[in-house]
Amino acid sequence: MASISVREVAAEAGVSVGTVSNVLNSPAKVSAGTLSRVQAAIELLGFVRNDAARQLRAGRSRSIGLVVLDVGNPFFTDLARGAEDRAAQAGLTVLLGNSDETVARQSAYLDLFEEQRVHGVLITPLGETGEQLTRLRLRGTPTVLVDRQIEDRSFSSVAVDDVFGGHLAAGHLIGLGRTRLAFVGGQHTIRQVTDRLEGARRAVAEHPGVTLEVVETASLSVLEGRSAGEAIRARPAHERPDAVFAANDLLALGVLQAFSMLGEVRVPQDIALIGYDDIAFASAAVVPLSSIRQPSALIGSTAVELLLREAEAGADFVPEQVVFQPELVVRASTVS
Amino acid sequence: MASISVREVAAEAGVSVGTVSNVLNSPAKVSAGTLSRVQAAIELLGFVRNDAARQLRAGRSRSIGLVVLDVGNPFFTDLARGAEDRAAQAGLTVLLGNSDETVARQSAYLDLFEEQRVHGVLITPLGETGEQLTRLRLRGTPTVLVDRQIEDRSFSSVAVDDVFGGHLAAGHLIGLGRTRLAFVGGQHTIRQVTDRLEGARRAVAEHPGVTLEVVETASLSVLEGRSAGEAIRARPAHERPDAVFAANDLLALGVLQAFSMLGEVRVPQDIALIGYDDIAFASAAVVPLSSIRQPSALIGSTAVELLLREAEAGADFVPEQVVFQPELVVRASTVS
DNA sequence: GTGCATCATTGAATCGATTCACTTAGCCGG
DNA sequence: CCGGCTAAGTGAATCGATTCAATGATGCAC
Repeated sequence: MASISVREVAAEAGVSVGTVSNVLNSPAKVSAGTLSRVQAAIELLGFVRNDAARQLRAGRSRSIGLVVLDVGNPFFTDLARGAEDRAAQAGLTVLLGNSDETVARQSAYLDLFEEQRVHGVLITPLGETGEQLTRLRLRGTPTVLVDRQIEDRSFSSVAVDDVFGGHLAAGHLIGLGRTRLAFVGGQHTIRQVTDRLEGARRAVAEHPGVTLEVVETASLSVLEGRSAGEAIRARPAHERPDAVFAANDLLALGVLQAFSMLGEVRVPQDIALIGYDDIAFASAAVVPLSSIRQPSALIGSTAVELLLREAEAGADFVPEQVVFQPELVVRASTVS
Repeated sequence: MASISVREVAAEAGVSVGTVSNVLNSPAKVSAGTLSRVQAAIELLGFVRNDAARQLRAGRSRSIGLVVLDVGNPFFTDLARGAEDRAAQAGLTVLLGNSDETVARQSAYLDLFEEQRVHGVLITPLGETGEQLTRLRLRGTPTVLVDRQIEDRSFSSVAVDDVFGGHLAAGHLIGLGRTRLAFVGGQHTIRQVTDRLEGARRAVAEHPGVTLEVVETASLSVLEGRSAGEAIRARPAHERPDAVFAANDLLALGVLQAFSMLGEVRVPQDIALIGYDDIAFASAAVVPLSSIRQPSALIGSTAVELLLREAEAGADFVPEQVVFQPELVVRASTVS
């Protein structure tokens, strides 16, 4: 089955390849008769444009690369959807990559995207990846950091004030009269985690007599949350914290599963619990989960917006930082 | 910023472009000295392979297209992950497309993938899309149907026996002594929905005196489930069903939210509830949800497996149908 | 009828990596 | 010392869509 190119279409329609190309890209330049003859030929032969050839000529692909920490987390799929919708308006596609909270995978995706000559890269960066990202941008790929406040102002970024969010969560727990807080979360290479913890630390510091312990987890998944919850449940009752702030909702749901499984720990009576992200499943949990809400889809669409602006501006572009404020959502897991 | 191609690298290293290509693709053919000289030049100039040029020459891309009904549904992200892992082993990437239960979007993704000359397409098809898929395959793109049993045996497919699953769910409810069943689900263009309903119908038919009503929804989301649940709750108590089978877990969680919000309907005492897919959040629900489990990741990896086989076999390939059996997972939403 | 502008169309050159028929160098056995 | 062999490297041709300077055709004004 010989593949069909513009050449075959041109021959069939009795025109030149240039005209076929015009039919595809600027039909206005072509006379009505020729247009329909060429379209008929395309239909007849089943011609399908070869995107590789197109991109080669154009020098850039019509896609945006998006690297997130975990596609299993609804927060990121919501964010991705926001990005997709905005990208679609500009005629662009979003390629979704999952770093799985792993530097190696993140790096592999960045390499892949660069080989594809993507229009730009949106990334929820892990650790201090500054170097690779800087190189990427130097070579001409616009790059926007997502869900991450960055000290280095040379990148555009869209973020939520996670320190504020952490403060909000811990402040809420303290306001309820809780004094022995635990923060469940992990991988201090993930900035979101350390910022949320930092916010909690500040809230605790403002209230003498309130303590904060940290329960480390290996990742931000339901399973890890369950382990952490089980570890807490296994302690004698008086050594348990009276409030838990989980670094995200997946962890919080895991903790909740561990607590409610044997009915030994009651939420919120024995331990109040709050998560972060306010994913759709949080409100449907065993005990509806209090959480810190972030505008996930808006973050995604804004990131694309900044990316397009950077791509347009070219050399003389000025990075922009957009910061959203999170809000507290109170449900049954903290107040009875 | 002039872009760096193999030509520049070749000049810098003092070799021919052919040799640079060999360094990239079959280093064994190149002597040690030349190898390191070329690698140094690549490093120095910051050369990055242009994937478009590569693909153009190769005629195929190194990606697989995957079109799912809803990326927001954890079942599909699990499936996608299974596919990605298997694809990575073969050096392929997975491009994830979200049809959003819409024929137009599905069609757009298929066109896009065909223009990209993907290695193959995995799809959870909507409606009777036979024609477009047949054309796609005729033009040489291997295609595997996912999560869909197909009567037409000309396609390879990986599926779960949804009729059996539906029977399992309804049978379970009937076995508990429930007699007024309701099926919540919608868009009869989605085969999974009609199959699950068909299974439920059969189970009901086997038990005289048991009735089954159908509550139509516009999609398979938590929000739609909530509306359906509210509609049921709004009825006088004696006109409500005593058991609900939701077409998937998202719907079931929505129904559960509606039921438990005012505390008017108790699950499972007043109405037993069962979902489908057994997503991770099902076990963490207000009332842990009974469900029908499908091996999501395995479905994804198997689909890639079949795809690779089809790609390898070429013209004389024989389509294969793999069918997995779902299993019943009983939790508190059906038994107290 | 000539000059000029407009519109439609042409086709060779281009993007960059890969391929493959071909050259060159080095080595070995007889 | 020669024929035959392998290993290393070469560079023009190729993939297919797009672009753009050049050509042809048509109409209009004077």
